[in-house]
Amino acid sequence: MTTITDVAERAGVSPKTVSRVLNDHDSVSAKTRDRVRAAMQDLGYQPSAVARSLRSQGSGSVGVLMGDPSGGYHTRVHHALLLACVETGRHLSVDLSEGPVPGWQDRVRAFVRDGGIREMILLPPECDFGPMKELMRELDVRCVLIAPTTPDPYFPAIGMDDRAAAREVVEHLFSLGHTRIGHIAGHPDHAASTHRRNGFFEAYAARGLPRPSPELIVQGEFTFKTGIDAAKALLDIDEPPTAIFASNDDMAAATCMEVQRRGLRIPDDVSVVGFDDAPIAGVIWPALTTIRQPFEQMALRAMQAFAAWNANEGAGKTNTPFLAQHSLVVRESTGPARSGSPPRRKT
Amino acid sequence: MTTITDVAERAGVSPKTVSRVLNDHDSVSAKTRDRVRAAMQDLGYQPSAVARSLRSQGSGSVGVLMGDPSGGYHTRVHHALLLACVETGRHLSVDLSEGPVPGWQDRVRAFVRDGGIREMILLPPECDFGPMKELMRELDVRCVLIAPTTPDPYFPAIGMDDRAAAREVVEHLFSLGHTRIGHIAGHPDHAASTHRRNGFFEAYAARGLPRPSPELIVQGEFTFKTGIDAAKALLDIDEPPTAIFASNDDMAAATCMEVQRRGLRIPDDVSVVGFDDAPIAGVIWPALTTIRQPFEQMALRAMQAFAAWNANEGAGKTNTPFLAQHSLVVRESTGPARSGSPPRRKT
DNA sequence: GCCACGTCTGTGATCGTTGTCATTGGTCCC
DNA sequence: GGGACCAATGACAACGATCACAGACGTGGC
Repeated sequence: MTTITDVAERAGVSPKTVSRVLNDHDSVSAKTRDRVRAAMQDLGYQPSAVARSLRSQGSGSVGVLMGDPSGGYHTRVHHALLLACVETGRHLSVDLSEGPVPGWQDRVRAFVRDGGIREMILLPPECDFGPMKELMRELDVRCVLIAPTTPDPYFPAIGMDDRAAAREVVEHLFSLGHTRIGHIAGHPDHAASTHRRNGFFEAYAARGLPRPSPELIVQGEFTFKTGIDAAKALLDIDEPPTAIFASNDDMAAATCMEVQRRGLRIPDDVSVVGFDDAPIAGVIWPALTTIRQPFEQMALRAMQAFAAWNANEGAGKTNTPFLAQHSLVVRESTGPARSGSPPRRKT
Repeated sequence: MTTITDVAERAGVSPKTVSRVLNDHDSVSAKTRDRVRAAMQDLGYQPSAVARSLRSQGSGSVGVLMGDPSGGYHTRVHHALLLACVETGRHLSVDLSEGPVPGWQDRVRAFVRDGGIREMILLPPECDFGPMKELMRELDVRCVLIAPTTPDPYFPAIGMDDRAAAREVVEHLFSLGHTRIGHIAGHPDHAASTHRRNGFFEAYAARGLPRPSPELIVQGEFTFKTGIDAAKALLDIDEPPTAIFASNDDMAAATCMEVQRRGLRIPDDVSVVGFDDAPIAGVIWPALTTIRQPFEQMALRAMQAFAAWNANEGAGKTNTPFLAQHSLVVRESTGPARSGSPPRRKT
């Protein structure tokens, strides 16, 4: 393994000068700099991150606490973070977060200490867990919150505009001639559920239409199972909707299943829209129209927030979260509204 | 931050002695050991992993290369690895593997160097990628291969007995009275597909039954979409099977969807079995009977392999892979065979 | 010609831990 | 009683980088 000393010898300078070149420090003459660069090139030198961490506290790798990965959400954020880390030359350290079990603080402390973590991504639900954020401040770890329920005075937040996205979904359905639209709301504990439901209502208001009747709004919990139940409820009402907007893709997929189980066709009889663009969305039949969550952009933005933080201490944070740009992905599960309610064929 | 020197002063010994206590080294008198332990306790001392890595090359954290996470497989292994790491007091470092793109070697090198990685988990498909394994040997990184297609002479492998599991599935269906069983095979590039198909045949042979007719074996590719097509093919043959065994849960879920779309009931008309116990299995309706992959056990075993390796140099490897214990999870998608073929109701 | 000053570079200590070797003090045996 | 030997411990350097400070050199002003 070639060290900074090897490079120094080869370039005929002191290790310190090499270090200066490495860190783009002031006052190294152009000639020396080039000579050092050439030496590094020749030897294929790469600085040791470990030694660097020891001296300057902090390894330059980003931490993430991953909880239950059963919903696709975490997985996708994780993947986006990996991509962003590659792009910005960092590394990702992952630890398990099992919620506030006894001793969680020690585990997090060890994670931060051992990994040399000075930058951390907090996902839901950790990003809304007060004691966690306190601990992070105590450890002097910089955090970026992904999709928190409430903004934080100390840490910047990154999210998406759930309300606007939901509005777009409904607009899309309006434009296809749908007027009777059902909505399957998400888990009531998630702020996103509320935002999406509000966006649903806002779209009606924006067109000057009356607020849809309560029977068209059914509570779900983001799971496939609750999606089935919600879809049943919507299809069983007297005048069933011609389109159903589920608050996430799992529930939308469940809706498709229930709709087809009744012998109805998508999108001819009922249009279905999801939210998230989860893997399942592109893979079921028919492929789901849905909102693509801008995970890549969010992850990249998080890295930028860290970089900005480093550039000018503490200037990275604003109280208004950064909203990444979503997009409506129109696939095969939405189509023109049929005239009249879909046929009812109970099972 | 309390250092080893602080502890040494407090205990009235030299840092080196504290180090000896830390590493359970020989020849420290019981009295001194206790005194040092007490001092560590009092000061809440935790050794610095970074300094340790610098001195002794290698951070004690385990690396994983994650590729495309769209199949649930990687996510679940990842989670299991996290759990196993918690249990064995390690940390997990993750990096993206994008296949053999230009420069992949440098990235892996950087990952290993910066993370102080001396132990690595290789998942499919990396675990069968020769150049990757060569690079690992060159970097002197110890690997454990998860579910490789072919064993490796240098690195131990951990997997599950796909063939036996498939046999158990078919036995289960036999015991419910099914004799005409369809099989949806997995992606032909995956060794697991072959093993599962062979297990399917073996179960017939074990009962002395004739090999099922070729029309009952349909090729899929592990995706939902191919599952739909395969299910269609099976349900469209003249005498449709009363049970369908899909090579993974996504295809099984797709099968359920197609079956129900045709107005047939599960398990009354058709039984469906999957493989993997993916999240979707417990969540769709009816819940899938499936094989639970023993991810937790595999991950734990991987850590044990590393530990054994450290204990006695090079003794950890055997050429026969360790097969973790799977289990058949019987849920609601399988039931007694109906007499005669299920009704055909085409769409 | 001398001193002050700015630019560039090197020396030595430092981060927290562990390996090498030397030291201490005691026990055993002849 | 003296040397051989062992167990227990400490002094010191090292891992690879960075930081504070000091030094070298050239330049300009008086």
